[in-house]
Amino acid sequence: MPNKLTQNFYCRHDVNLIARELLGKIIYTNIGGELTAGKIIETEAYSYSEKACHAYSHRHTTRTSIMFGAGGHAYVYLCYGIHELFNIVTNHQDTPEAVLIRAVEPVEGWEHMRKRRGTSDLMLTSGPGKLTQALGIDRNLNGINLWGDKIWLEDNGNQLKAEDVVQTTRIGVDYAKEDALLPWRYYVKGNPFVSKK
DNA sequence: TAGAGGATTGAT
DNA sequence: TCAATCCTCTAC
Repeated sequence: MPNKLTQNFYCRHDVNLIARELLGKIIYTNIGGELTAGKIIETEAYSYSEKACHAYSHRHTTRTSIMFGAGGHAYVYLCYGIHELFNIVTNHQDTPEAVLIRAVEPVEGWEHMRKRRGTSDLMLTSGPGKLTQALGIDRNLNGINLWGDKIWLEDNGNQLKAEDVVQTTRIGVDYAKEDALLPWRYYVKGNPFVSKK
């Protein structure tokens, strides 16, 4: 039986553990009456403790305020003026951490995804900006909880083997200097939807 | 209030 | 390799 993740899953302290455990989970969106779903196959962890994070050193701004709330909410922001990126806030209130969803594998609603992406390319969800477009996620959903009926996650019960998970450095965070070397990116080995550098 | 730059993507 | 594109943050 599908098992919707509850807020407890997201409110734990170890953002890297959550980023690792999110691999294999299914994201569902029901937006505009269109149901779509994708299996998470690539994530990155971000924490107030390192410079790549928008909320580094508890930097509290209008944009980062959602990260200061409790875990289990969506943090959606505009990147490069073009792409909406989807993060899952983790940990407890006033401890700003989040997991960036970088890639999913389509599970349901393939036609809706293709229509939203406006392409016949099969690689509809192989990057953080692509998957939000395919799943219909945009900044209107910033702050929404992840246990409602618009966006939610399910555990399909399949366990990912340790040897199928790759841990490596994050992409596009050179501005973070030495913190760019942290191995806080996780992906499913051999999955064709893993984003490329 | 101006200026710089970005957790990306796709075309050249 | 490079442009697109606009919002956020910082400094003045």
